[in-house]
Amino acid sequence: MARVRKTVTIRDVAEDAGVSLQTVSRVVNGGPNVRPQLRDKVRASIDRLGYVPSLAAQRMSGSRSYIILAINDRERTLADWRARLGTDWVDQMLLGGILTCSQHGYRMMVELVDTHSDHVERELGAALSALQPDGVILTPPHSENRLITQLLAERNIPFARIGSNAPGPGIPLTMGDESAAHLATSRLIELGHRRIAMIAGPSQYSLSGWRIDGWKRALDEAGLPHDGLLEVGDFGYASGTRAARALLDRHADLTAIIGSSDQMTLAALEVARDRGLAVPHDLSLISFDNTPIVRFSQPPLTAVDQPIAETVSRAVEQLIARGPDGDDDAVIEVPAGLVERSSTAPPPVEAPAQAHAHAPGRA
Amino acid sequence: MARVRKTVTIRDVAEDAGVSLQTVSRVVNGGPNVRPQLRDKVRASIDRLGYVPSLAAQRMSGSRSYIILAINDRERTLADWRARLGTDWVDQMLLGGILTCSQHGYRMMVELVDTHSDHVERELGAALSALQPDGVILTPPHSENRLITQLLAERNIPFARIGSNAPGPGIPLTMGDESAAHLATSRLIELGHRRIAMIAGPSQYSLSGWRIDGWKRALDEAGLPHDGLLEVGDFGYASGTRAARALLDRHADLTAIIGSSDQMTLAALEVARDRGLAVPHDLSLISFDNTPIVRFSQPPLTAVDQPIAETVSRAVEQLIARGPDGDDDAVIEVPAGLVERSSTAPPPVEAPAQAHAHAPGRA
DNA sequence: ACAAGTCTTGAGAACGCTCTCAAGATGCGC
DNA sequence: GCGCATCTTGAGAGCGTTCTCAAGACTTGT
Repeated sequence: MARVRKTVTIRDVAEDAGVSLQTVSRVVNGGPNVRPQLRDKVRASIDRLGYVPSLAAQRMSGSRSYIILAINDRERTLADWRARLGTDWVDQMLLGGILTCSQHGYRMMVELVDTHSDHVERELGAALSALQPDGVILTPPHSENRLITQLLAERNIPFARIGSNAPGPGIPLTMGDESAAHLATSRLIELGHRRIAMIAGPSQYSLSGWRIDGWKRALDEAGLPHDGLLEVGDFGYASGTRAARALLDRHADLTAIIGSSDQMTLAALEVARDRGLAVPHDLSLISFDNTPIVRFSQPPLTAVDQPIAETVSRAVEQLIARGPDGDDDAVIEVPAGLVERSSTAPPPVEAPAQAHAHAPGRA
Repeated sequence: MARVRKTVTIRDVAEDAGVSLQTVSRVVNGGPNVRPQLRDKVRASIDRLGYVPSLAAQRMSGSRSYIILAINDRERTLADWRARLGTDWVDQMLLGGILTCSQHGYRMMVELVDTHSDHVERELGAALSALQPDGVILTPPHSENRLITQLLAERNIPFARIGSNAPGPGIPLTMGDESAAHLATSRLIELGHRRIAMIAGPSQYSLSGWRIDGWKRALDEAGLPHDGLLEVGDFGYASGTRAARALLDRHADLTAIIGSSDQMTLAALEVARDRGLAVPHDLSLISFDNTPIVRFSQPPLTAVDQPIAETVSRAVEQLIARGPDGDDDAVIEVPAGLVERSSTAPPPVEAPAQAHAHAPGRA
């Protein structure tokens, strides 16, 4: 029925140009020893016939696969995922990776793996065997998952560990969490805050610790206390609500909170609103991540801008450039910036007689 | 140096189980005629060795590629893309596609193509040759791009056209834009609104027209006017600002606006705030898309929930199920719902003497 | 002008899989 | 128990590419 369009193969080009397969292959791959005249002739044939090498065949004969694999959690339903959209790393990472891969003639594939169970090894192993990617990108918390990193190292597949600075196989990349937290805290101190709390992420993420470190360092440098000013969440909204309430209950004099994720900080914003605290006049808020949602909250949140897309982009470039070797384990740091929006201001003046510039919000 | 782990091939399994390659292949692919006893033996070997067929090799020998390709605009920088995150279709589509592909043993790849110029043909052609995908997913406005659909039809590659209901090659899927707009408008009428404006999307998107149709139909059914109540934007924030201002300038008695994208509606929200109009008490707003950002605006927006992820999911399933044939061109409609949040309310009572329930917002 | 190189080109095998086709094993009807 | 049909198994070719290696063409130095 349908006219089956025969794919143009290297053989067609060879015949058309009157040369051998090998010569065409050399031209395509920029091989070194081809007479210019012949090369042009072959190129003309390639253009005329619209030849493009088949990735599958290339892979078969031992060349690269031109595939970079990004590992992600499975066990999320569509609804789950929709709920996390715009909130999560996934999309930013995808876009950074896809764009950069595309620019280098690579493709990015996302592999969903059940990272929690010990199926990891089997599932990931299967994906690696099937796809034979030229590189793998790991994001937290997978970057520090032994099972995963060992499997990759064993198979001799180059991989990037984002959000990990431990020595060992794989290219470590970080986003300057410690300095970012230090910067955010310092900014609040500069504004006059003296009670600055933090809602941290879960401890199995190294970056949670780094952020706490930066916060503490800034506090210490200014001679400010941090006892009882730390709460731990799981990056999700509900945990942020819980943490913010606990902090506010405990410290009546709290004037600023740094949240370790946009979700948690947004939750803190909600808690503040519920308690009649105006942000930023009564309470300043700084968030971590700077995903799109914080631009549209009321007020828009000041946030540490985690350069996720850029970091993934760097990771891809590293993987492509290094190829199969790569014992260089210098940590690559893509620094985070602070985007000041409207959730930060000087703290309210302490004397109760002194009225605020405006009404304290709804009761 | 590094112990190069030899990949487990079908040959290894064959030797291990003491059978021929062909038998292993049959077991792997669920071939029909294998003695149960032998099959179990082969399966045991497969498990023991951890054999997984190489996709590249499978593809080479004429089988499927197990790849679904999603076409997207190139010509976006990382910054561009970050700005659109959480706002755009891309991520929702990606996630729906990736998840569904994964469930069926397929993979989704995103191909960035310069869809505007006439490079399309060359770029897309190259991608198709290189990847040889089993199916392609087109989103608006590519779904209606002749150059693209023709190329795909010519090559005999199954493809889905999301947001298109025109006859022709490819599986058409829509998201009930007409009824969704009708529903949204009816809801506003029900609340008592009589002046309901729409900020539509650009006309090269069929769905823009469908939404206008639904809006008009609801208005007509209620005997309400629509003259001068339509503005056209480009889905972007700036165009929403322009459109909202124009509408508000023109009609002092306007009490509701339907925006054809979250960005545009958020812009309208901002314009309302600037003019001292409280949402929803002075002005009701309904948005289209329901991307994550509208949950966190103040107030959260009532929105038509475009089931993008679900639609892409359906598209993937169709492509996988149909395989190479597919002359069934019945339009598949995944209906959109309306998520009511806090940007809709009855219109203010017309008599100027009647005070609102609260202050009219900042000047 | 001749030997010893370097460039250029091509022939053939190999990659891991599935397809086609033929041969052997097994079942059925009488 | 024999002939035929059906099941089961395997051998070999082929998919489109790159790799290895060898042969021929062209330099260069003397």
